[in-house]
Amino acid sequence: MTSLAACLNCSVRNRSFCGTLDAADLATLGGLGRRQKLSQGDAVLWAGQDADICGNVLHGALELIATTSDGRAQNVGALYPGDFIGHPYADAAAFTVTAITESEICTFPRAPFERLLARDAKLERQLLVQTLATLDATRARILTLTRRTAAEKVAGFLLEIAERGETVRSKPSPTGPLTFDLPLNRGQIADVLGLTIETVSRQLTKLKAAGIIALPGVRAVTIRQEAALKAIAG
Amino acid sequence: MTSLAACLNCSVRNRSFCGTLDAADLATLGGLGRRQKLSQGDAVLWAGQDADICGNVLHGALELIATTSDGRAQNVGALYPGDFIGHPYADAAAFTVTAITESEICTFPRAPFERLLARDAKLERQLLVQTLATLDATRARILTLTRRTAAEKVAGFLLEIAERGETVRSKPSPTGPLTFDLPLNRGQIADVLGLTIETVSRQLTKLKAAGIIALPGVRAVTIRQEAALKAIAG
DNA sequence: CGACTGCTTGATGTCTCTCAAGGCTAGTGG
DNA sequence: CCACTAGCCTTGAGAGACATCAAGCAGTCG
Repeated sequence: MTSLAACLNCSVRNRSFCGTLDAADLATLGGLGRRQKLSQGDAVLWAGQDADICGNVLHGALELIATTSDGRAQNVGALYPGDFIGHPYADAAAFTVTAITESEICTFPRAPFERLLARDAKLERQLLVQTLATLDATRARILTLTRRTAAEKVAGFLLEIAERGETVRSKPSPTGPLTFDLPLNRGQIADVLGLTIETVSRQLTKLKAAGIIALPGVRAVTIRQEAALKAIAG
Repeated sequence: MTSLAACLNCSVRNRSFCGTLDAADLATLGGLGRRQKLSQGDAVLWAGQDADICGNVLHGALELIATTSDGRAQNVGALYPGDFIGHPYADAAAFTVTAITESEICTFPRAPFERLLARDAKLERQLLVQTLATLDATRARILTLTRRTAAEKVAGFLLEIAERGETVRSKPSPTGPLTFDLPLNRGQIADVLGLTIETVSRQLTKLKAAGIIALPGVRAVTIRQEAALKAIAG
């Protein structure tokens, strides 16, 4: 159970569909919510199984995984703080949802959440608005995945993580080199970008050799020439 | 202006978000709707410009086009009968929407449509349900585009068009060979599948050589071995 | 008939995957 | 403190799939 105070102070309040609710509505929703910590690898929903919860990502990152008929698993999207988890009005989840990193989420049991949506048009409206935005973002991702080379994908990925700024280690000056940790290992990056581990590794090595980035640790990245990286990302 | 009778007899009534409305609600919505025929290449919305209309595809096919920073255009999705066009609550359209084939759509001016959504919770609910379904389908498309070979893509595309059954020419018996016309030319197919024209052509030739399909005309396709085609599609 | 458009086919190149081996790092236990 | 192991990462060689470049073919329309 999440208290009203917890909702009001929620870190994703201004990014999530619950952000525009007034205190009364928020209290109702908060009454359903349950905060839950996830370790890396923990699953929240399973493709094909009953999608019994909905929720919000508070911090960390989760991924959507589709499984092909021949058993291969493939990442089809990532969920970051403020993103909505689950599928109201659907009996079965379309994708498996797993924590990529340690994460915290706020979940609602699906049935009462649907009843609340039915009663509260404003909430449903916000969820619609957010879903439409997610749809646009997903379509934009198709552009990235189909017509970009490995170099473009990796460069774009580094910029994306850098901009999110959740794992920044140092940024000596506004124009100075930015150092941060990658929240994903090579295999996970490969999965997100639709590449193989080896190709990701080679592209990073190439960027390092060109002096555009430095790799002070396995997970750490320093962007030395942001303009060059942006040029490669396209 | 669309009459209530026209709405009740609408070919996509059971597939679109307006399908569950009762006569009264349908009359209100119909009062806003305007049927519109499109020739191939006609645009309905332009990326970055004011998204002043919403609507439904009645028949034909439209495509969503994203434009990269360097000016290349890329298909990021297709819209078929029953699919929703546009983006309520957004000022600008994220993608350009263009007719791939001759099409007919039913459009609503965005502002009054939004007011109607706000008044009619049932309508908004249906739009949310449909948008969530589209989001799932779009994510599934990511799987297709990233981890499938050209052969899998083309085979899957043929099955998809065949199942839609809009351009069926003949189907002598439930198990007999199905012949239909492709609604898209080779270039458009290539764009949708993230391939080149040549690769699409080669894959079709290969399927024909294997006896799995026949190509009685440039646009016509006969599926001779559906099971084999499904096996290739995966 | 000639030009045009869309499709097919061939030759070649390149990017990324696959397979394989080895290196680095952290943690474990002697 | 030093082997030892396991997991992750890097690097190399080779293969395969698809793109690119380049003709050539088949309808169609003036």
